[in-house]
Amino acid sequence: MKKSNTTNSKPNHWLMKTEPDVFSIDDLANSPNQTTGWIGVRNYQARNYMRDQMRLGDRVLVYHSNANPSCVVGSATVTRTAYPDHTAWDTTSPYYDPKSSPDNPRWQMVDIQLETKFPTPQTLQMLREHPKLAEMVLLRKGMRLSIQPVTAVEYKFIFSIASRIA
DNA sequence: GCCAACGTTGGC
DNA sequence: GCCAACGTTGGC
Repeated sequence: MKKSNTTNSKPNHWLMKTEPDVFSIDDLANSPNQTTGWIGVRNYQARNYMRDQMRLGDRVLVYHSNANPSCVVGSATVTRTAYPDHTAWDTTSPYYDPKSSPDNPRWQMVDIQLETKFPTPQTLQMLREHPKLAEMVLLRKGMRLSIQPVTAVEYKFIFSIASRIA
């Protein structure tokens, strides 16, 4: 059997940042089919994760950045793999990039569907308290990447504590 | 609003 | 390819 990521049925785990003033977990909940295209990623590393590694059914932690406080607020699943981000060639979009075009799209997006809005969002401060999460990418100094890999252990742990009713 | 830590751009 | 200047992110 050929080794290939595309035939591996085990989902990957991710964390995706969004500024709640721009698009919040409630906006996702209120979206048609609770699904949205993840427009506006303009960072190559984040794009490459989407383009090269995100698969249908991958699990996503949704994180509110630039918030009071910033926290993991919910979970979602990938329901469509990477496709061109049309906002890049929309001159009226805040995400417009003149170097992208329909013929030669530079940026990609995926679709995600809400799974859970957590009853107990986990703030950065709360996450830092757990030794289990010591190596988490989100908690590393200077880490700005808007799409990050999360280990299965980290994902399950955060899902578990955020699901508890406080 | 501050500013550290990144990422990108562009002259050379 | 180097790297200074500039722009952005995002916690605080």
